[in-house]
Amino acid sequence: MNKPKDVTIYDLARALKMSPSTVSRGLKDHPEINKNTKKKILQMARQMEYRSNTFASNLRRQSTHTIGVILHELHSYFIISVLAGIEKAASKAGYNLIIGHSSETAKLEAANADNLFNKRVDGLIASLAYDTENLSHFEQYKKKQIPVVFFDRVMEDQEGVKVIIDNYKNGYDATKHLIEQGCKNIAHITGSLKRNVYAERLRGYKEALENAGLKYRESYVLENDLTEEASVQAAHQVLKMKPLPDGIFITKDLCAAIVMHTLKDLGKRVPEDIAIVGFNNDEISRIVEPQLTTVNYPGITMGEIACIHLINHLGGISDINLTQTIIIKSELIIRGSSLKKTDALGKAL
Amino acid sequence: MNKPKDVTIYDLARALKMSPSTVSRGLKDHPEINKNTKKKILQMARQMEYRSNTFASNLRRQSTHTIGVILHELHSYFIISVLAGIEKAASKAGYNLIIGHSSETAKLEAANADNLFNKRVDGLIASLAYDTENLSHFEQYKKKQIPVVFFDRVMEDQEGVKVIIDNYKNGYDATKHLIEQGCKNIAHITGSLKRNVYAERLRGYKEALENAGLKYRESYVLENDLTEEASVQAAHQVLKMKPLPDGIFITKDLCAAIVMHTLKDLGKRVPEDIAIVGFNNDEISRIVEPQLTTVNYPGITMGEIACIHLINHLGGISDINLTQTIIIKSELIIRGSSLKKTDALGKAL
DNA sequence: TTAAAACTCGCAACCGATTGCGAAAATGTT
DNA sequence: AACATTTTCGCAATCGGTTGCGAGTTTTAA
Repeated sequence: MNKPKDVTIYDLARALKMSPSTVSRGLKDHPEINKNTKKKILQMARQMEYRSNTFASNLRRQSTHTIGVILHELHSYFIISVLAGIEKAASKAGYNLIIGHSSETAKLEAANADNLFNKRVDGLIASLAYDTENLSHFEQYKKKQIPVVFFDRVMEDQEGVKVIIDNYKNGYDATKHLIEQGCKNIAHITGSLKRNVYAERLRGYKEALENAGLKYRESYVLENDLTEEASVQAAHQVLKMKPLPDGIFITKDLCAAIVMHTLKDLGKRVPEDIAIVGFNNDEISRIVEPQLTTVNYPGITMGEIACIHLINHLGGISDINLTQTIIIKSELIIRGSSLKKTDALGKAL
Repeated sequence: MNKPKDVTIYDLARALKMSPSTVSRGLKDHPEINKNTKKKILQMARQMEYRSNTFASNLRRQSTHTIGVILHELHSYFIISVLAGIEKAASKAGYNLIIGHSSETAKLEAANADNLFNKRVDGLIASLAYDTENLSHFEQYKKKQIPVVFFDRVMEDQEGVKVIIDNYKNGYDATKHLIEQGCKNIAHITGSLKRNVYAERLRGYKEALENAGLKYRESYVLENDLTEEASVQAAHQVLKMKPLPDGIFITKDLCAAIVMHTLKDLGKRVPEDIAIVGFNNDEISRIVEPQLTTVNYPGITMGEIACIHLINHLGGISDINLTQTIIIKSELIIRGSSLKKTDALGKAL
């Protein structure tokens, strides 16, 4: 209960017979302090097991050197990669992170936004939840001029920096690939079309169909929440579609894996009867049989770039209002689940 | 750049013509303040958009009301569930969380421990990394009497509270189940035997074999880092074992899924030729074909219990030195990957 | 040798909330 | 009406670093 008291710069100052200000400057490598004095200070600090009190420092500096991160979920490989990228850039610049996740609900997202705001983060990096419809919980940040960078799940019409992939192009490419494999009736399973990522992919899907002279059917598009249950159900719905699809573009690997699994259970062959393309290049895409054709997101890069931009702005290097949207490269990875035309090699690259 | 200045209790005091101390007490429902005054204070606080400055408060109170969490990874369903449990218990008690993850390396684990220590967390919840060999980075906590609770990956011989599952029993049950399915040559693929969880499961595996009169062969036990690459390699190694195993107990679902996949690629049937039991009940166990028999860990419960114990101790309710080890219930879930003896139903429960 | 420039370092005032103690005000008791 | 209690609230010190400014010291230039 009676915790040993902490060593402060005053203790160091007393031990060194110097003033606290000199100690403070010495500890942070201030240019106005003599190298020898610095050395003495650092040594004594080590010896006395000094640790800086962040609160006193934050209080005085009115800045926390901390970046808040709000993620829409934690189960995806992609998101964890983004997080890794953010961490990399943040720790390199000496920033700390506080992570919150919304479990895909707008309510928790708002709670996290409030919480991080009260913790006085210097900036925020966020990806929107599944059902977020307005950004009012981010208003307080704007008011206090705390920069916010959105990534992946963004609101198109909102101002501020956004780091995204070209979802339109990916949707287009995925669909085009299926068409090239000979598919004539391509279904599409996707998440909430209120989210930019899904809406854009749908647009790509449509356009690819049209460009190939194929009819776009609304009944071929299933919008659900991409959970395990919804995926099983979606597979059953696909089988009821007329004409029966010979290809499906699904915007999440987990969902694609489950659909594929369910279709196989119900007697369909993948890719022979129905070809499948997923999205995200999650671990699971490499484990299912056949392996999933999917779209690879460079999560780490995305996280790094988002974080670096934020930090640059905090440091006054770049104005966050100038660069509006940053698009990260992404690509289609072709694997067995979509390859109807197996050539001599038997397998795709 | 010129951020609007924050409202402080001094501003409130001036506006209300009261003293800052009264405002401070009023805001936190101190009993010595008149109800009417409290009402006025709260109303003015809302009106002026006051938000408490955590740093000033922490600095003064010498306590952060924050719990640090160190996780060994973030990719597993189990870990995310534990985190959810911790969050639930923490937010209920008004505690905040700071999360760090070690990516399974002792080095990052130590860095996180230092970082959280410097952030002055009131307590710590941790699960050890793959290669952590000593707990010296937690020494500082003990010195300052900051309570630490370990879960899942713990060090058996260390003092302090530990929340774990009965790994011995699970290893025993998994192996016994394979034996009951008629397996005579059961291999075992597992992680670092320095980690309690893997060592205990191995002990269970051994004992189950012995109790069934089966020989324990060291050559049947593969110890690796359970990554994707190691898993593929392990599958090949299994096929070289003599006599060829007819069952494998694998301590991680992802690894089990990959091994199964690889074995099937190489012409083996699962479970007919080789039955497989995994561990963790990760999402993937339900998606692969056949579905994986696995051990279910109640992650949420584990997180909640760990957190509640820590908070109780912080509140002085329970002494953390009394209750040493808490064992959470876990269970074997039988699915297709191990069912050699399919009965009339064709499928297991 | 002397003046100017460059280094070093200390003083003291913050940052914003908390809290022990004492005083004033309100209420209760004979 | 005079005094004892209880309520209610303010004073002022405190938590531990940070930083503008000025003073003292040393080095460089003339």
